[in-house]
Amino acid sequence: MRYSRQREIIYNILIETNCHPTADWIFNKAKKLIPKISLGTVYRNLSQLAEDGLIHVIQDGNVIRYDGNIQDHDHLRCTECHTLYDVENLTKNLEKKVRERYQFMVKSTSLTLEGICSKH
Amino acid sequence: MRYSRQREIIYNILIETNCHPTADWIFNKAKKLIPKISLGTVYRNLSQLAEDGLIHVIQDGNVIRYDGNIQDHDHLRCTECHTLYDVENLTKNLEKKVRERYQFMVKSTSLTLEGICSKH
DNA sequence: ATAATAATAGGAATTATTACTATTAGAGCA
DNA sequence: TGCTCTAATAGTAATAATTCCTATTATTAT
Repeated sequence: MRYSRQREIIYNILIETNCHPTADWIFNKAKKLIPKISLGTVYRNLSQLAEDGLIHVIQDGNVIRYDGNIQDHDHLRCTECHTLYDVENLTKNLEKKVRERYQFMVKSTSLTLEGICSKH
Repeated sequence: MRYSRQREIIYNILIETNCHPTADWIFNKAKKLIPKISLGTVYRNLSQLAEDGLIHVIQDGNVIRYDGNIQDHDHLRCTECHTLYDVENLTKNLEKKVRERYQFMVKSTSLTLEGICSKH
């Protein structure tokens, strides 16, 4: 993977925000720095960065979001206000249990629990 | 919610299969029984059934699948063969922990862990 | 049977994502 | 510093998934 200014900017946008943006949000942000950047470039680079483990992909309902924080942590999604909260890694024991019981190697430790947050 | 033959057939298709079909798969299956059924009808009814808790919605990568089994259970998704395995409910302790620590009421107990299954 | 209206069929519109291709720009080397 | 190779890009078209719209149909209560 050869360096590109576009990829660097996409990556920086992602690690500098604590919201969990969609590809389109990142695209609009990137356009302010590279006005001619194309949406395909954003998608391609997000896929590459995710494949290399530099960022995470998270499911938010039926929306795909990206996360520049690759420290072990999980997410709580409030179905009322659609906020996505970062929480500590809740899955340490799960991984062990799943590995022993189902011979399944958990690769992605990031989980999203749906429910209702304290504000609702 | 008033009875409709379409909804009944969609629901029956879902509880009679143990694969975790997409809306389109259900649509094609339903067409054999109601040739003129429309895709919009399938989507509308799946949403209604899910809202009423009669079926579950599961995320499989960036694909949405439906599950007629509403007994507590979770899923393992193999990123190699894309099989979605049913496993026991792994989240009992998580729910309690999350409720106490974050004042978050977990509503959906169905989780999908990504990784590699014993065949790969 | 009739009336009221929820649900449908069919198709258009929208949204998210991927694919295609000519052009541009990193990176190694002369 | 300039040249060459080719990965990456811009711009656009294509595809896929889902939602929206509206005239018609079908269910339910009376």
